[in-house]
Amino acid sequence: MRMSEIFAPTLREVPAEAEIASHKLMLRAALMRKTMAGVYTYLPLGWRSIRKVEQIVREEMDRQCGQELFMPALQNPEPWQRTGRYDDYGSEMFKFKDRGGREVCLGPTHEENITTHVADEVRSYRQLPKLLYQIQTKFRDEIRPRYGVMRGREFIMKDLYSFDADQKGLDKSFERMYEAYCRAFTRMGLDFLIVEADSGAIGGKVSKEYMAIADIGEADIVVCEKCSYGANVERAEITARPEACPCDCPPKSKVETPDVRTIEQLEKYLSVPADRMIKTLVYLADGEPVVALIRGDRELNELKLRNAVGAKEVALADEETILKVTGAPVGFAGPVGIRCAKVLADFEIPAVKCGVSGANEKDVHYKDLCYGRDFGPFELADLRNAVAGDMCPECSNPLIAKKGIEVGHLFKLGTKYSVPLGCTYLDDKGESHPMVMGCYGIGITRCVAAIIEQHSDEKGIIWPMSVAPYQCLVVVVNTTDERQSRAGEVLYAQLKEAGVEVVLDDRDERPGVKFNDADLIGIPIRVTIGQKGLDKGCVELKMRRDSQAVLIPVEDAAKQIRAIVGAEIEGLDPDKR
RNA sequence: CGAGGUGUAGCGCAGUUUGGUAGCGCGCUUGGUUCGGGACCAAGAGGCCCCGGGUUCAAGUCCCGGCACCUCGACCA
Repeated sequence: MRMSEIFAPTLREVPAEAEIASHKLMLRAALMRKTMAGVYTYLPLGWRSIRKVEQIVREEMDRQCGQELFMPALQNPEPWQRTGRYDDYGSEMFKFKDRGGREVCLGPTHEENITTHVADEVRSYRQLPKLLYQIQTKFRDEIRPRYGVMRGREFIMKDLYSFDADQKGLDKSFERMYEAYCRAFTRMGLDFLIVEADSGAIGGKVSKEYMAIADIGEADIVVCEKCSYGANVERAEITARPEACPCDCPPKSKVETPDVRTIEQLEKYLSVPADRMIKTLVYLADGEPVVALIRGDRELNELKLRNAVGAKEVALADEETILKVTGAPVGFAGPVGIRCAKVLADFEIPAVKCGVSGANEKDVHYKDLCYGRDFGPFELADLRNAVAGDMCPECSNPLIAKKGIEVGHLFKLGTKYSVPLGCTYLDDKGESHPMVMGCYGIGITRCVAAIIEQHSDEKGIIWPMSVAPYQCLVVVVNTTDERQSRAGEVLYAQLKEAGVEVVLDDRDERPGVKFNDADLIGIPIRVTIGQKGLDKGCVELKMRRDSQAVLIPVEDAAKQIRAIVGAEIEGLDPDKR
């Protein structure tokens, strides 16, 4: 490809809409353009990288005996209704009517579709396991699309579904995907961690997330540096059970706190640190009020609360409910004399010494509260998000906090879909059983953004060789110079002949323009052909990630470049490292 | 959906307070001079000022109503 011909409109200035590095660079380096909020057109350079990421994923799926197929984006709502997800997925699913007035929807994921087919076609344990996957466009009507392709409403995903006869089979399929994902992300050049996760709307029990480490990541995770434990903060189990306060505090007393409602205000007003406060939160769990007590400096985890009370949905209660339960306006709730059938306290609450909380009375708080003496006992549970410093549940080492971009997710689904959709098989005794399923996703377009987050500098992208849109860029410094121009054409032809993916910058532009575009687009190998080098019979070779160039003889250039490309790709290959 | 903000040339923005000929920088076109890190000179092209109503002699600017986009909160690959 020639730069004079390619459709790659790079931008000098940063588009106002972009916030994070990958979004800015994907626009500036002409990888994509926005069509609507969360919807993008991929331009030739961007599409080439996306296809390379896809291909790596495809190869790793195939290696684990995955079979590629292709499902429709346009879906029949009927199986969704049977699994109950037509409502559960809610407004995140694009739904509309066809001309005949029939409801149709766009697939945000494909468990229903694939399970329906497997149910129809697979009958015997002899046909299991089956690992079926596709790389396809997904649609999710996100509440707030953000960060370019990081959270889009239309995006490309690889989704694989495993069908096994039993739990043991599922465990094996899961292991295969675990391996495949490690290999795929390594080959793309991603620095990632594997963490325990919650399975959310997809369902199932065991779930692991692959997190590309990045400061702009939307997921908070905690990891152990001693063992390999890592978890999403909402999932991380907190094992510490601090000793109860010995109750040698002075008797509880009321203090006037006019208009002091928040933890921060209270900290200032009473000069009491937040870890001595008892935050009292009123929730509605499937419509029923529930009170949760956690330490003032902690974050309540709604997921843990939901699991602890066994509810399908929990949400902060409205003011009216709060008034009914506490007898006071918002901001003065406390555990003493609370009028609620269900009260849960975090495991840390009994240990709070001389606690402070609302008195269920406007403008009044209690101080010197002790669990057991002044309130409770209540049901104790793990209700808060993990933070740095919490103990590792595996090895009791203190955890550290990181941020990650979720690029992949593995789920053990069990029979959540096979039962309602009648996806069963006959075992060797002729007995019928539901298949045991797993599902495994990789956000392809999100991977591209994550790669750029991890591989870029102020000037632009620094593509890993395996996913770069092209492998080598030949820059002719001055195209009006016949000698340079000819040398460029010759090397360009030789590189193509050698099987290197090459771009020739043959534009009649100032050298600075070409070098800046080269840095922005980030092709890993840059060869500069200019007077300085040619006078010595050489061209300059510079890796995008390095600051220094080296001179190599013109006649060796193609061979050497070919070798570098091979070595770079091998360097990312888990088999070869 | 709640809170805040922005819509003016391909991109980045000024102009809106106080209504009166549509502006700047970059990019683009043509000619010339240049050519190792975003050149210079000259001449150009390019606007439903987000949309719809209203007020006014006159609206980018004021009023009403929409829409789109961005940022902050709950969801997710």
